[in-house]
Amino acid sequence: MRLSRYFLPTLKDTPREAEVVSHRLMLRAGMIQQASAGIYSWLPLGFRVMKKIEQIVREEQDAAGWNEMLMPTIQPADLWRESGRYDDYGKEMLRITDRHDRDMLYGPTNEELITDIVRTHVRSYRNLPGRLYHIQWKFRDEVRPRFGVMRGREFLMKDAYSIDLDFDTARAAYNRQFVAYLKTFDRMGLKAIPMAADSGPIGGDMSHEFIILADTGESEVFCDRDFLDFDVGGSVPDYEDTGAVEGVVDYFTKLYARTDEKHDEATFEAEVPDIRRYRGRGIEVGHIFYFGTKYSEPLGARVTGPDGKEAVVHMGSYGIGVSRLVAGIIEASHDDAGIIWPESVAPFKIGLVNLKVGDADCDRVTEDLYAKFLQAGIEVLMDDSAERPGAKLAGMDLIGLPWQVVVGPRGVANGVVEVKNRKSGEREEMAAEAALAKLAA
RNA sequence: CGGGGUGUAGCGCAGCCUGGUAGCGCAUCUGCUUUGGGAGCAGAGGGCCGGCGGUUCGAAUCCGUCCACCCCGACCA
Repeated sequence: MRLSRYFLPTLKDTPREAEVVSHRLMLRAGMIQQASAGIYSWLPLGFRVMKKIEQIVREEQDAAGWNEMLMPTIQPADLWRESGRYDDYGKEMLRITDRHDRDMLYGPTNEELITDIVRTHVRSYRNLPGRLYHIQWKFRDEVRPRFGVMRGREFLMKDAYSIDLDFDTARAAYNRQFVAYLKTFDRMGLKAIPMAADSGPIGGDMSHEFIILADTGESEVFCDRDFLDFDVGGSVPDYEDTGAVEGVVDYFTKLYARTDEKHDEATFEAEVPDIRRYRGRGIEVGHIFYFGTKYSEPLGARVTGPDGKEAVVHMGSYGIGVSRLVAGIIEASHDDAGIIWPESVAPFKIGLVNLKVGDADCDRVTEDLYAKFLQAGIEVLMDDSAERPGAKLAGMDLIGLPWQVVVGPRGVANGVVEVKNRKSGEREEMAAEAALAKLAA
């Protein structure tokens, strides 16, 4: 992509309303624009990142055996009356009336809809287990939206649902999602710690929040320091091996890690040695839980079992805040100059900077590299603007692409370009061909 | 939902107390000079001073009211 043809309105100053670093950087890097409190337009750069995150989530859900689908944003109120949540949900739910004066709502979540689908089409245990997910916009009319897209009213969320005949298979589904989450966040370069969370009226130990540690986080968290440098790496087993999957879950849940609502100081001190006790704040990026028959019972989602008797299905739901992750990743990965994207979610892999547009040699070398990167299938953003060198370099640091290839008259005269790693700050001069070989690999 | 605060050019702000021709920096446009870390000089464009009502000869400024947004707390993916 040529910067001259790319809509990237970066700012030197920080808009006043932005308090936390991810919000500031997203505004400065031209990723989002606020439309209203907690509601944002996603500009091209921000949209690209969100799509990358969404795709990783999608791939891992598919790998874990879930089927992607899409449910609507606008839902009929009647379904929510059936589950009893229409009155319970309160003002957080955005209620709408259509032209026929029917009560509708902009969905804050999708349990009712999925349960409706299940009760319509799933009549026999032979149709189970059900493994469905979608990635869709939700709306919760938060009293006080804040921190940019971190706590918006409108947000993009992946929510998956499991439908099973009994508790054991439901637990297996839960475990698979648990492992899929470990892998998903790991691919984004995040350390997301699974923490025991409040499971609501169902009880039990089948509810975990995945938390990335950050001072700006909204949840107070307590965990064993051993979690701070755990490595998911090789611990993802074959999903079909139920025992191995359970083993991974056991491994990651045996150490103490709880959010404040489940935290128990006495247990914490008893189980975790003094020096390993970590107290801090975190951002919730995922939440999985088993809720049994909470919705299937009132909505009448039943199947005929192998014994010929009807049974109410067991369900679980598994959420990931996709739009929130964009901000979460920035909170976890930035410096004074700007964002530092992990390569897996970076909007472009390379920022190719022509320091002196109009200089025949610089133009030639830059254009040649640009064409070759494209040919190699590399995502590259070429700064072909007439800005000054300082402005270009500062702009590149701000938007945080993993690699910068800088073509300037000084280097070109010596037959070299500069390759800079955004994260380490390391710069290396090499021939253009060498840069191509290094980065197109 | 309680408490606090802010609305003036695209962005950041001054002016308001003490009413009298709407300003500064950045950005934008033109020209020249510059070209390896957010350039310099010269010029130009850009405003219903959040909305409505009031006081006054006269309101960005004083009064009332509504709206929007932000911050702190309580609540949430």
